[in-house]
Amino acid sequence: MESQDLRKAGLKVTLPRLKVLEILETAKQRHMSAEDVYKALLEMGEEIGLATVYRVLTQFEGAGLVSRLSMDGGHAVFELEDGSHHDHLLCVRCNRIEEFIDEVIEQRQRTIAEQKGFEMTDHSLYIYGVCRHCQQEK
Amino acid sequence: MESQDLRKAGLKVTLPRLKVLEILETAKQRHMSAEDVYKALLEMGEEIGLATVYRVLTQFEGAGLVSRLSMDGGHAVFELEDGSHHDHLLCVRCNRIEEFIDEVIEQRQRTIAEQKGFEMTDHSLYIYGVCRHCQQEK
DNA sequence: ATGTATGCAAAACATTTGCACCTGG
DNA sequence: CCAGGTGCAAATGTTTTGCATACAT
Repeated sequence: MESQDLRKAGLKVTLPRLKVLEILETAKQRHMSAEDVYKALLEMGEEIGLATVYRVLTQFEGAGLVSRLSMDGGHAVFELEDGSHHDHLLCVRCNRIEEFIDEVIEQRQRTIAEQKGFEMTDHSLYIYGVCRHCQQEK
Repeated sequence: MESQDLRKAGLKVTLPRLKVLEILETAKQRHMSAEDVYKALLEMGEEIGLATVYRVLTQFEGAGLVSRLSMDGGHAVFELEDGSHHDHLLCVRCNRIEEFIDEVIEQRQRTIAEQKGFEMTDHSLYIYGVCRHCQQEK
């Protein structure tokens, strides 16, 4: 019963919000742009405006229900927040996104921030490359 | 004689390109957006269009003369390429940008890419935080 | 001369916002 | 009922592009 999640986040349980959540939970791809979510809603027969999708995703981010990844090229994709911090590997050919966790890197980052006198609030790490699958097709 | 750099890069030596290069080399701030460069040119009395600044910076990036950092919010800043790979620390208060090099992280990234079957082509790491300077002012 | 570069204005893009209307609690 | 949510269209901010003109070699 996901309405609970919304209520807990201080958000009214509205149809657009429930539907966006549903898309994120059931989509084949874990990482979706606002546009992706919007298209999925249309395919599902829901009449929800793109502006609303943006607003809802931004609210979800604020509520900690999803996290936003800023891809370069200035567009963002969202993923359901599952509590575990992780970083991303991106295939430059097929745009596949994989996730990884590495405690050594996490620790080094904290050390570096400290050395530089920074109070670390966040960090983002993307590794770009050609994934296994794409390496095979020439 | 920076005209050499341009020629080597296969770019004609034109006034806009020389001036942009000059700005990048003499500016107080190492990291500049296209808009920053454009404003600096105006202050210098040069009549160069913003579109040209974008084109020139993109060509410089292709030629390996500068590198582009994608800040979130979908805008980019450029820095002169000095050959040394480094990552960045960003102050979320004053937008100051500091650089660091960490061989441990570099190595871990290679290992992770390999484990995941990726042929790594690049990576980007940003640590966000509050810099020493900003921590003092409450 | 001639293939590139440039300037300008318009287009493109992802995202945000103003506002009148609708809706959940 | 009423604060908050939504849809639409228009605005935004950054970057790109089309095209006629100007320039480097």
